[in-house]
Amino acid sequence: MHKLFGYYYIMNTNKEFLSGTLRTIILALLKENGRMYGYEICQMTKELTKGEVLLTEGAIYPALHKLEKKGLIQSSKEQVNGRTRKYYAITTTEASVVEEQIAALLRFSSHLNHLLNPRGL
Amino acid sequence: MHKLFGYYYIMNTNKEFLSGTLRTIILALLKENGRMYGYEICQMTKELTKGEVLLTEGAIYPALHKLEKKGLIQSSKEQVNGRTRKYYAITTTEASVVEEQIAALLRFSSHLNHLLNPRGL
DNA sequence: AACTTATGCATAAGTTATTTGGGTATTATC
DNA sequence: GATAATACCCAAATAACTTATGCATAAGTT
Repeated sequence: MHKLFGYYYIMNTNKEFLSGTLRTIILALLKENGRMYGYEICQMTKELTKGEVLLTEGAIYPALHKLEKKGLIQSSKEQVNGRTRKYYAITTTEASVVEEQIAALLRFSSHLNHLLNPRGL
Repeated sequence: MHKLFGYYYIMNTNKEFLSGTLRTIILALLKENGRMYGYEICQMTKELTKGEVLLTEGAIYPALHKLEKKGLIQSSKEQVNGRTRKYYAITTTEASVVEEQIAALLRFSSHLNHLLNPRGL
């Protein structure tokens, strides 16, 4: 039956796992820190994971654009030290949506732990 | 600068997060249970996660085929109650590869928790 | 001065893992 | 006899990435 219904390389140590979680990581960092720009999100993720989770620029910027298009975050450009920074923050009216999204990924992560490590070693 | 470097439908509550983790979940379940068939993996995942992580058949079977092609698992067909079951088990010589894969996803999951929930609430 | 590294944004082609929607077949339940 | 459950499979379309670019400024090095 069926349906019922020279360059630098920014390599990702956890490449294949990151898929699908990137946007929620962005939202969580923005929620925690209030206001961040793309490059900063990459750096902070790298630091917080001791270099084990590395976001690529080719992934982060399109992801930010998509989140903004969806209305979950809002951007504002700023000149800092002669360079342009595009800061993002969570749209206040969407805060609850964002929180639910983060909570859902935490639940998923919990299930993952249970599936991978059933005896909780 | 730059990079250096009438059928049923099995819907997934955690759709977007599952991406990239499916194959490792399969390996973990096989490691834990020794020998399983595709449908069984779907059911067990559903039970272990209280219906919150639901694998689709369209995803699980191609994933199993891919893992077998890679040599990480091996299959054997059996007739049970007039129906064909295709059992899979981890290739003994690849057990260490599988374990490292599982360990890597557990590390990633740990980083995820830290990123999403920095204060460990 | 010239070069490299770091900071910062962006886009596009190609790859890959999914979803979505089919298809087939047997057994059990109503 | 219809529906639900068990069991496998495939293919088109989509989505999320990687990889590879491009542009621009500032700071540090040689």
